[in-house]
Parts: sequence; structure tokens; C-alpha cells
Amino acid sequence: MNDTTLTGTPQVAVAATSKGALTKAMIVDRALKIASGQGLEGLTVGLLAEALGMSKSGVFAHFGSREELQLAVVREYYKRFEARVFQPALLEPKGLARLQKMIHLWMQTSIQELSAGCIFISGAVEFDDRPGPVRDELVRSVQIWRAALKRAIEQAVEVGDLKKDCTPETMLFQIYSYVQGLHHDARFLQISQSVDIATQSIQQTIDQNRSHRA
Amino acid sequence: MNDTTLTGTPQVAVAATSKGALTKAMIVDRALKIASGQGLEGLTVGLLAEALGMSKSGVFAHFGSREELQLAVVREYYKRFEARVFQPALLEPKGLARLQKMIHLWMQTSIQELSAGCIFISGAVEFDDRPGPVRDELVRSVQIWRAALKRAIEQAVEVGDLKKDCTPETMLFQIYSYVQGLHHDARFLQISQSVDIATQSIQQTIDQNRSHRA
DNA sequence: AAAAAATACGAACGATCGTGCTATTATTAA
DNA sequence: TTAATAATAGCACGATCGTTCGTATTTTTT
Repeated sequence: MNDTTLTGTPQVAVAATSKGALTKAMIVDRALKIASGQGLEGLTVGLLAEALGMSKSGVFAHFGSREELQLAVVREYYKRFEARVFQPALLEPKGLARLQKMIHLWMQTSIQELSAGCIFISGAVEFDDRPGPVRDELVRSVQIWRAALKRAIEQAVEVGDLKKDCTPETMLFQIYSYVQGLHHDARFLQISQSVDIATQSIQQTIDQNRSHRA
Repeated sequence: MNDTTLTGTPQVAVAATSKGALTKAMIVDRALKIASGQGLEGLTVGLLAEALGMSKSGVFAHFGSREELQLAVVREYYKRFEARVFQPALLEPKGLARLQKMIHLWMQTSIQELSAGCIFISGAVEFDDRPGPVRDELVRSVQIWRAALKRAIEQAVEVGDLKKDCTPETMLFQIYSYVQGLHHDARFLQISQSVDIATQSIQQTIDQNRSHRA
């Protein structure tokens, strides 16, 4: 094994059963980094193998197909997103507190990712016209996250933090659009203050739908 | 020449000087259609040639490089966008009328494109990490359009249609984000009512910044 | 320690990519 | 109508793509 390139532990806390599972985790970890920058379509077996100091066939054998590699990347990204954004927010009480915690963690993650790119956003563009398992998995992941956000909004209405007549679908659309806009403006147009504008716009949407008490 | 595939006039009104310029216009027209669906990176010389019933080299000779072909597509897309959205809006008087005309034409175009895709949006994701002439041309086009939008907002402030303390950068961010959100939700998530939600959200942003007279 | 199973490598495959050349058409100018 | 020019096709190139296969090496199990 090539020590120079494969040194170090993978960023993932993996239940290291066999050696194969461990190196597979390292492969997926590296693949995730590449896919974040070049997109899922730009993720190539040869490139990945070179980045890992492994042979193409050695990398390939862990997945059996390129599509399965892409799927592994999408699943891993979702897993990390869930651990970093979903679950910590559930510690907050139902209502505005939880919703804002979700959004805050999401934004924090997004800002960190700005130099690499979010595969939910890039994947949505890459696969919006390309049917298949990868697209399905992407849609599934995004929809789970959006359902969680919508649920949090609805609970905030039930609890009385948000106005009775607010439409969760519209709030969801606006907030999700702003995060997309942040990626666009920061990564593509390189507008430095877009983090502030996006944050402020999200807060504005929340404030508009806040109920008038306290 | 293959009659079955090259029949019909190109959708572009082209000043047909030589025959070469005419077929080149037809090539770009077809290339634009392909790039709208598969993205600028998915636009391949072989695929394009096949779609036109021409030889690869025959198509290629018109551009000299793939990059030049991509550039031609971006320029053509910009040209059409300008003709369909920019210029007609200038017929409206400065102020809210012109701004709303711009947005209306933009939305109309976007809705038409929903089944194909906007290369300003897909290109932004494809080339946000890929330096080069194509990225530069994309950025240039988008920035011109955004500058025009911002200018229209500022004029609406000057004229008194929009509030004195409204920040054009924020309005621009919100409106542009909503159009992105529309593409995302309609194309990727296939949410049918996203046109209504996006339209309504844009109107909401405008209303929030409208001055209180008449 | 030996046997079995898992893992990685190297070489090669067919396909497709962008891109040159050369020859043959088709168009334009004289 | 003929000469000059532009446009297209055909073929081939090196590179890279995903993928397969046989073999050597490691890891795990017995």
C-alpha cells in the first residue's frame, strides 16, 4: 500500500470492521471532496484513484460500477448532513427555536462548504434531466431535508410562534431559494457580502411570518 | 447534405450572408438546445454532429475548438435573452413599470424554458469552479443582466415608486434567488405549483419595498 | 502455521472524447 | 464557364472513459 497518500484517518467515524470497509470509507471520503468541487459527473474513477494513490481497478472493485460510487457519495453526504444539521436541531424545543437552529446549522454548513460546493445543489442541476438511481437518491435526500424543514415550520405555527395564516410551502420556497442564491452569488459571482444578504433575507422571511406576541 | 435532418430554417433571424454562416447559425441553434438540456459540459461535438446529420469534423471546422463552440452557445443565449427580455422592457417608462416588465418577461421566458433549462443557471453551477473563457463569458452575461435589474430597481427608487431606504442589492438577491428556486423546484423536484409560489414571492419582495403613495 | 477469503494491482478491452490532416465536394467570383 | 474559395466528409491520432480479468498479495479464519 502506498503510505504517502493513504496516510491519515478518514474524517468519518466509521465502525471499522474489516480492512476493506475502512479503505472504502476513505475512498468515499475522497470521492466526496472531489464531487463537491467537480460535481458528481466530474467524479471519475481514474481521477479518484490517482488522488488516493491507488489503482483504478482497486478503487473500482469496491463499488462495481461508477453509478454505485456516485450513490455511495450521495448517501455519505446525506449522512453527514443529517448528523451535522438534522439531529442537533432536534435537541431544541419544537417551534421557532428548533426551526432557527436548523437554519443556523444549515447556513453554518453552507458557509463552510462555499469553497467546495454542496452536492445537493450541484446535483440538482446536473441530474434534473438525467433519470436514474443517482437522481432518485438525490431527490429522496433533498425531499427528506425539505420535509423536515417544512415540519419545523408547521410546528412553529402550531406552537404559536408563527402566524396562523402563514403558508409553510412559501416559507420553505423562500428559505431554500436563498441558500441556493448564496451558493450562486458566493461561488459563481464571487460576491463577498452574499453571506450577510442571504442571512438577512432569511431572517426577513421569518420575521414576516412571526406572530405578534411578546 | 442530409435533407431529413437539416430541413427547416433555424429559429434565429440571421443575416444570411454566405452559406457557411447560415449553417453555422443552425449548428449553434441545435447546440443551444442540447446545452439547455445536458448542460454546456454535456454538449459534445459528436452528439451535436449526429443530431444535425453532419460529420464531426464538418461541425468542428466551424469553431476550431470545443471551447469556441461553448462560447458561441453562451453568446447566442445571451443575445436571445437580451432581445426577448432586456430590450422590450426598455419601452416601459423608468420606474416600477419597467422593473415589473423586466421581471415579467424574465419569468415568462423561464417558464417556457422549464422543460429545457436555463444555461445561465446550469452554467453557473458547472463553471463555478472551472476557470477559463467560458466561465468568464457566463459571468459577464449574468452580471450584465443583474446590473440591468439593479439599475431598474434604483430608478424605481429615484422616481419614487420604491421606498427611499430599500436596498437594491437585497432585492436583487431575493428576486434572482426566486428564479433559481423556481428552476430547482420545477425541474429537479417537479413541484407543479412552484411557478405560482415563485411569482407570488417575487411580488411580495416588490410590495415590501413599495413606497406608500397612491 | 496453514488454508481460505478478501483485497489490490497491472494490463487490456471497446467506446468516446477533442482534434488534426487530406481529399472531395459545393459555393462564390471572375 | 471557368478559376478560386469555402465547406464538408472521411480517416486516424492520442487520451481518457468505465469495465473486465487474471494474478499477486495481504488479511482473516481455522
